[in-house]
Amino acid sequence: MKEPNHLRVLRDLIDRVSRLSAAEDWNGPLNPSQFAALAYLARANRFSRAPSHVADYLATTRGTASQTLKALARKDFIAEVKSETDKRSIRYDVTDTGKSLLDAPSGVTDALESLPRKTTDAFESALKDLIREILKKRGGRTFGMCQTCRHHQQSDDDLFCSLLNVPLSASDAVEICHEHQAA
Amino acid sequence: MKEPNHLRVLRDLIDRVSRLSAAEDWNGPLNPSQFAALAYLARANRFSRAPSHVADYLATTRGTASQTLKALARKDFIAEVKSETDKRSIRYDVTDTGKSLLDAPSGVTDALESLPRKTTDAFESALKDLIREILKKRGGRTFGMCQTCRHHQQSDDDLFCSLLNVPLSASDAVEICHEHQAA
DNA sequence: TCTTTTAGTAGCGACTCGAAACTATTGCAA
DNA sequence: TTGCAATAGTTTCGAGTCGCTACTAAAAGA
Repeated sequence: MKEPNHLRVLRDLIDRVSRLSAAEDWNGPLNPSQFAALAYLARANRFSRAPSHVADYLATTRGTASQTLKALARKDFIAEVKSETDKRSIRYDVTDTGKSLLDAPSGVTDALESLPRKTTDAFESALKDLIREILKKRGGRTFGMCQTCRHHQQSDDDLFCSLLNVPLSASDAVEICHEHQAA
Repeated sequence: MKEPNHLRVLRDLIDRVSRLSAAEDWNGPLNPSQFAALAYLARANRFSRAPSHVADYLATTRGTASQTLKALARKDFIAEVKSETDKRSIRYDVTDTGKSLLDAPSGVTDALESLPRKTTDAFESALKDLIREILKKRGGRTFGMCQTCRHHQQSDDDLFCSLLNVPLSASDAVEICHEHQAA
């Protein structure tokens, strides 16, 4: 008997937080799924904003992600951009209207704000550790920033991705990338 | 401009963990909602296992909770117990079959297991802090254990709840109570 | 006693989600 | 080069969740 109690309680707490969060007033016209997709797109770099990437990040299917993104596009919170190199693929950019939704405080961020910085820092690092472990076990992608990626190269002031063979802007490099692999 | 970035990232991480968790193989025949309800019932004392308590804990409505519980009862993971004192109310007890489902390891507990105890402890305390803040803002109940409740009284070896005016067993006192109020 | 409140349920509609089928495009290989 | 397989995205369908409203029964209060 391995004393699973502590871990079970922890799992329940995680679940409860997400339920409380979902029960909060939604951010205006968005439901939790749409909000999560929008928040991801806002933090993802230009190589990582296709439906399949969203599906991968949110641990859902391409079909479901497609529906969610279409709904967001219909409301003009994101804009569809067709790829020129690969005519199958599509990228979604967050519009200014979409960005403004993300700025609005939510019940969760309000609550987080009243916690000491020490707690939120520990919280963040624990969450990242847990996510890494889960992804390791299910073989998912890590979705990190270029800075910590093994394909990231820097010479002088020029940034470069050796996997996609493209130069990166400074803003590219601090966004989430689908191809990320820890160094 | 208050630097909301840190908190937004944190909110996204919380959301992502719960999505990854929901995408894991469900625990056998249960979907996430049913599993959450079952897990709550297993940790709640006998005064806190009614549909309305479940609804309150999971931040949903009585109607939705009622459906979820009926589904669990249909599969014999919980058993309905009618109250004798109040003929309107019902209590659900977790059956042995139900308990065995909770013992099965999940993707999340597996991942948690490979984290150091220090991390999981910090995690747990951060989650509790956050939940307390959210509940404070929305005026919800805290659902704590009798040990930390202002209505809990102890004389010699006898435990007593001064709100419900009933004696408590040792196991009652370490379970979650709907009436909990911090001392 | 009459009214109000509370506990639980049922039915409805909106919506999410996953699975599977489908189209279009690309890549690979004989 | 031609043909097959893999990939990107979408669509459709069915199961299920969820909130809302209306409802019944029981309890509480005036």
